[in-house]
Amino acid sequence: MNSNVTLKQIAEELGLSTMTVSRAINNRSNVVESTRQRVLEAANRMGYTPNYVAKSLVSSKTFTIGLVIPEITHSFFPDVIRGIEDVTYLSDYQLILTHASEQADREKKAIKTLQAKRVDGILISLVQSIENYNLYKDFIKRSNIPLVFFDRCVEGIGASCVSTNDEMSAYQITRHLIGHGYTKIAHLGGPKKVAISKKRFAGFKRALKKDGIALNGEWMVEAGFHEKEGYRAMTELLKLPAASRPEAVVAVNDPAAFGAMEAIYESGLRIPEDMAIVGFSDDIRAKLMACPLTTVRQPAYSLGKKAAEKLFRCINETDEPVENIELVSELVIRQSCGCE
Amino acid sequence: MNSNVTLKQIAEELGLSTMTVSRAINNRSNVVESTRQRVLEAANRMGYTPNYVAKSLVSSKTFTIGLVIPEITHSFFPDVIRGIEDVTYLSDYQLILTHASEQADREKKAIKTLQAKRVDGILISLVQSIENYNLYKDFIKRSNIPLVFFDRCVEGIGASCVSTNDEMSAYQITRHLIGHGYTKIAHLGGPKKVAISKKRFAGFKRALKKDGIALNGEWMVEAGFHEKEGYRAMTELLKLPAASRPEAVVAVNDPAAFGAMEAIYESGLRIPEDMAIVGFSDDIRAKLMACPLTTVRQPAYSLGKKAAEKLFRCINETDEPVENIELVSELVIRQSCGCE
DNA sequence: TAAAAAAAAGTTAACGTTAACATAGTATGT
DNA sequence: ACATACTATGTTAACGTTAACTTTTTTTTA
Repeated sequence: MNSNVTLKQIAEELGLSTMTVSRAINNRSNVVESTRQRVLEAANRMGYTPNYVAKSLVSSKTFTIGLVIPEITHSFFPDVIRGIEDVTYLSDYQLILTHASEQADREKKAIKTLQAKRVDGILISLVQSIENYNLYKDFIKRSNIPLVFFDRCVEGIGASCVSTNDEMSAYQITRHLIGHGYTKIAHLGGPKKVAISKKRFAGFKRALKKDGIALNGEWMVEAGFHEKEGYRAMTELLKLPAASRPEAVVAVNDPAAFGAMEAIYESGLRIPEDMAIVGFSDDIRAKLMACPLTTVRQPAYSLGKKAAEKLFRCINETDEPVENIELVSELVIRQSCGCE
Repeated sequence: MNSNVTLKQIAEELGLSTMTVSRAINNRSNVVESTRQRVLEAANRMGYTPNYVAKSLVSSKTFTIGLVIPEITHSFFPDVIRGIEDVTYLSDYQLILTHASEQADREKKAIKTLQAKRVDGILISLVQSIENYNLYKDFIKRSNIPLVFFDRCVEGIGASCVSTNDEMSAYQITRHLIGHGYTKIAHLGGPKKVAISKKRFAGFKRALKKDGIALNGEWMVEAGFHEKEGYRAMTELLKLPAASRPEAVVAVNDPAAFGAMEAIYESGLRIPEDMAIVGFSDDIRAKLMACPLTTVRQPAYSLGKKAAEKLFRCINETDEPVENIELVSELVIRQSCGCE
């Protein structure tokens, strides 16, 4: 017997009604034990597999969560996914994974499809190049599918957000640098439009402000999230006459810091003696650098877990409130900041 | 208007039959343009989203592929997933991601669920601890859901496999080592039961055999896939009296090699002068080691792509043959083998 | 031992969509 | 002008399952 055996076929085989077979298989009451056994035996013999598609149609529940990831090779996200999966697994939910490849149109299409597939909820981390949030506002208002943002969020449009406290973490790591006595500190930022870039820059500024250190516009550069952009930006900074060069650098993330480090070495300077540097995200490579990179470790796994848990609460409780949940990142002190 | 608008509701709103509305929305023929416009306008106004669950029930097609991954934080798999996604995206298929966490029972449950969700096909890479393949044999024989193995495969049970030519790659990298003049070569293997371990070990053995180099049982150790297992195994090897120690090591993968390297350094030996070593998989850290690791780069992205393409052929063609597709890995020569 | 209650089974309709067939209306050709 | 052939629309049933109700059978109780 092959796969698409139905309840009806089992019922015919046994001379029962479909309903009795359904009850037997789903362990409902009002089925006498002998009948249940006959049904289970037949189901097994005939190779019955329940059809969740039909079940979903009846129950308007798919036990499926839509997951929208901007870039899966990003090393941060696989950890997040593991956190999400560990939660969904326990509740017997499945995950539909969509990968936006940092393209807004792919993200948009993903949402449309997930909606059509009638997922019970959506977990999404936005691509970088979002120009406006109308799509999301609309979705949150018009659809009745709960949605939770994680990591790359939009706050204030009616959906909960689970993110790391980037502003605070950037503040802390910058304060750590200042604690070493540096006052001439540059900032290699990410794309201006991206929320993460903004928050980290804000934390950086607040840290300087606390000691009344003035911002030097020349040292506040928009680099990007990748090695080569960090490299390019740092190379530019190093062209400044020695007297007006910074003595420490805060990079928007680790890859940017790696690029910058390469540029620093190439110009013949030492880290941290001539130029201290800190990153953000604790890339797996950070501790392997010639001078191990001081950085911020983001709790990827817990972030996924919290986001999934919040989503389940939104699915199961009728009046679950909108929340912005911030997780604490951990400072990972190594040597590039000047420690030891 | 909220989300669960149906064709019927649109039909009532416009005084049409459900069927005409269906035809209009799906761009079928036999709908006069004026009607189509009225329908589209109403659908848009009322916020209609097609219900793929219902569509699937009618068509017995879900446009969904089940993906079973043993360990998503493994860095190799996210690249594979990207390859898969790039293919499925083009055909408007969605991916249901299940994460087995290297647990056989989770994998088993995943397959059951994917079958119940009536996915159109399954892509699977096995967990390490599979004791017997009856589950898969049974599935392949009894279900009519096409299945393609990738990376961690079972050949010869009726499903196609897409993998890298591990035996050949292990042969080549070992030959490279022999080319440096080494003859006393140890092997740090993975778990004996895992196909990958077997193949890499086979390639290793074949490489030695070619030059008539005898295998030394003491040097053939079962380490494992992780740093600490490589560390432990290497530590054992280094306890041998200097005269009967190997002078080069082939590790089953990069993490095992990293662990071994740590053990080598701790014992005061130099790499590659006192002990050469090669790995497998080109981990992101391989090039950052104090002595950069010579290794094999696996074409993860193409592997995902090929696997997905093969699966689609199985789905769409009636008599697509069972194939074992082997991709070519690339030797990445750095310094740990003794080069330069 | 008959009535009442409980258990076991069956029947019908519904979930949202589409295939297949049926019908009404419109155009085409002679 | 009248059959012929399309075109536009409608009707019915089906996909596999379950909720809600109904009927039959068994058990309990007075």
